[in-house]
Amino acid sequence: MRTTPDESANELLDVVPIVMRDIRSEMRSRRSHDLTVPQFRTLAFVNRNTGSSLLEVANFMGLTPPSASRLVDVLISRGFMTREEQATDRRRVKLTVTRRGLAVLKTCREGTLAHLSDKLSCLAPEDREGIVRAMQTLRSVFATDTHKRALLK
Amino acid sequence: MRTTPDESANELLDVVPIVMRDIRSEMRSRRSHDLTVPQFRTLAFVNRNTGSSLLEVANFMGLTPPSASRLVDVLISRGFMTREEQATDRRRVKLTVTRRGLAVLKTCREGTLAHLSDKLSCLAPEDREGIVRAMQTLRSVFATDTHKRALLK
DNA sequence: TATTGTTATACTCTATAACTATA
DNA sequence: TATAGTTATAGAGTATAACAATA
Repeated sequence: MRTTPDESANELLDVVPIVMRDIRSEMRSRRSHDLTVPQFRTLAFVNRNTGSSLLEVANFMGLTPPSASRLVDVLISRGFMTREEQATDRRRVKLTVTRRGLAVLKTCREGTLAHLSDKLSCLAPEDREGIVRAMQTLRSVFATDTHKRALLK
Repeated sequence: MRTTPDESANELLDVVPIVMRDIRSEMRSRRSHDLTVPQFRTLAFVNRNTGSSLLEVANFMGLTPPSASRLVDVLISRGFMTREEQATDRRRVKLTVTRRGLAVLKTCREGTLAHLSDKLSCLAPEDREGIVRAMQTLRSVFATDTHKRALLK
């Protein structure tokens, strides 16, 4: 198999949206507590980085600050997150996942993983291994938040 | 490496949204003519399946009929697609990509592929090959439109 | 009556522009 | 003046419910 960058790009463009749609519709289903994908990812990020600022969220999510602000608004209105001022710099915001938010995050992640696992369970172990390796490769190319907190401050 | 279904599911859930965001923001950029991902996929599907009905689009896209109808509205309003009645069954709609739609589709695809190719060009050939194989595996698990037209009629 | 599709309505995502508050 | 964040505004994606037209 001769694999040019263009050929692999083509496969990515074809398949990634298909998998993404599956993830989205599983998350929006009641089973997983009805989080959108952006809500889920934001919640997960803030949970891993308690006290993070709005710009850190925006940067991780690849969003403009207003978009991130709206996303956070929704999560707060649903009781999944809180927003406070940072003591050292009152312009900055300090985001925290609530206990309820953590519970929803957990349910959503578990539900989605169970769904995906089920779909992948019919594959040969070496195929799953190939998927894991490919994802790791893709993360190294596309991830925006490697050492993010170190870079931001 | 022991790769359980859950482990591969976890990687998918982590990485797919990251790649997806990259694709989306490239498409929304002016370089690629500002198509959304759903618009791009719909245009590509109708281009491959000239004269397809609304329900075929909805099915391929994984959308409800009203959502697909809206999506098509936007594409028509931008002059990228036309909607006619089918002669044999006047309830059915016959969708066709216009010349202009085809040009935009081509520009968008090429721009996005060039962008992705560039990102993937730093990888070792065997890593790209791993990506291609993983995408093919994932397509076999997640694709909804295999033999779709045969199934629908 | 069943099928194909649209309209009405409501939310969310996302962007740009303009603004406020703090440093 | 520069930075962090929000508000205003607008277009698009998506769903459910209700409807119209055709078979």
